[in-house]
Amino acid sequence: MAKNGTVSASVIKRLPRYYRFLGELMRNGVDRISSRELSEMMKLTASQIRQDLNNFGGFGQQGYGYRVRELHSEIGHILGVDRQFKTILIGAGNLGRAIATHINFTTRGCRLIGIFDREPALEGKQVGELNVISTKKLEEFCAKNKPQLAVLCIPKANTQQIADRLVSLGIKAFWNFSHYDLSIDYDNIVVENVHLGDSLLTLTYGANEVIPDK
Amino acid sequence: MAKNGTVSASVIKRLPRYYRFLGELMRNGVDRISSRELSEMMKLTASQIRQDLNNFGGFGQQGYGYRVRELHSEIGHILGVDRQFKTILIGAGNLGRAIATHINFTTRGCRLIGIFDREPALEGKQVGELNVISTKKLEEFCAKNKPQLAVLCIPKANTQQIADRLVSLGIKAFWNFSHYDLSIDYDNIVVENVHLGDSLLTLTYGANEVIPDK
DNA sequence: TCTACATTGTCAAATAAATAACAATAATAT
DNA sequence: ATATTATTGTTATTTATTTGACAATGTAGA
Repeated sequence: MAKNGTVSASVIKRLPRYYRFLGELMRNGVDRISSRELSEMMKLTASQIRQDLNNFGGFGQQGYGYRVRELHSEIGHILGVDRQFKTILIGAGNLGRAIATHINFTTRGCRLIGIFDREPALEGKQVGELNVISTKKLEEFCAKNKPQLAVLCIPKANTQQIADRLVSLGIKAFWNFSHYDLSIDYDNIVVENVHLGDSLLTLTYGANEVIPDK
Repeated sequence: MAKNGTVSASVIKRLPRYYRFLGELMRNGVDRISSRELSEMMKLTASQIRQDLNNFGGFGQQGYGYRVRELHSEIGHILGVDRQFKTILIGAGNLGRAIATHINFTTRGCRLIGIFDREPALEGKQVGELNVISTKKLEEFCAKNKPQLAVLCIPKANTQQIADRLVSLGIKAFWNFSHYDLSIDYDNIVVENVHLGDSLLTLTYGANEVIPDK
């Protein structure tokens, strides 16, 4: 779909936000929008919006703007929301259970089909609409259900090991919440590291700047 | 501490990661490290590391490298980990409870001193070492305890309203997990938006690239 | 139908970020 | 002591990203 083949990461990181704002506009019954209007809502420049979108094709019309519904759908397609990747979650602790129940996977191109934990006490426990399965059964489960994406909510010590095991079981994409920089040396595997601790520290830096030390 | 006064956001975003790697080295008993060695561990260039650090001062020694313990401590100080900002969390749902129990606030310059929810059924319920308080008591609590930082784990519809209210109660920094782009029009207030949904969509984009559509 | 206007897509310019290069300098070995 | 090596801090260069400008083009009103 992209004109040349590679679109810079800076652009990709902005796509979900465009998608979100367009969805909101759609729900509010807005039919069309210009790059200028959208730029004011999103607090960025109209030029950037037009240039970002034109990485993927000319979705607008001169003198008119963009059709909200159409643009939303195009960006959704670019992001892959219609793929419904089969997804498993490893680690049913506090964070894992919260992610499983709090995130709407379906609207983001993913379908959560299994939750795993190595702790026997958690086995069978219900989390959302699923029941926790022992990590011992990962091989069996993956052979049967062929999940493609894994969410990691496990302690850092186990992360690389579990990730390597999951790669061998066919997982191609990782959403990693563990306190560890997952690096995958295989090709064609993608990783999105979410470092909540780093995010908090960034805020602490900001707070340290604006709040005078007494 | 910064040489001129403003350090670019790109640099700031990398500081927590430096801090994390240096902490790990320290715990492993490593005394000194060169920018080249660190760059290999962190998968970035030695040049970038030196340039990043020199925004804040010359922490290294020519022909020797950096003293791990000293550099860790310097970066920690820059980030503000020794400030211990008083922090409250709003929204004791799945995500709020997970954040409260899963994140080590103390090691990141924050001290969680209150958890709030508007739902009467949750009032008094224990989360970690704290008990949930009704949001009706926010004014009283803030007047007494003077929190400076707030974590928002609430539905998007309420976010702007609660944030405005908290600003009027003296909150200076927000860690926002709600599905809403919090924008604060007051000066000297900092916001760190964590959009887990956007993060997942970014991964979906990556997965869509590497996993062939059947 | 014609005219005035709005707005895109794209090219050019400006700004920001990352990388490379290297002189200065301290550590270490001889 | 002296020479050699390692490594920083910093300046220069390159690359990437953002912003600005404007011709091309379609819309909408008279």
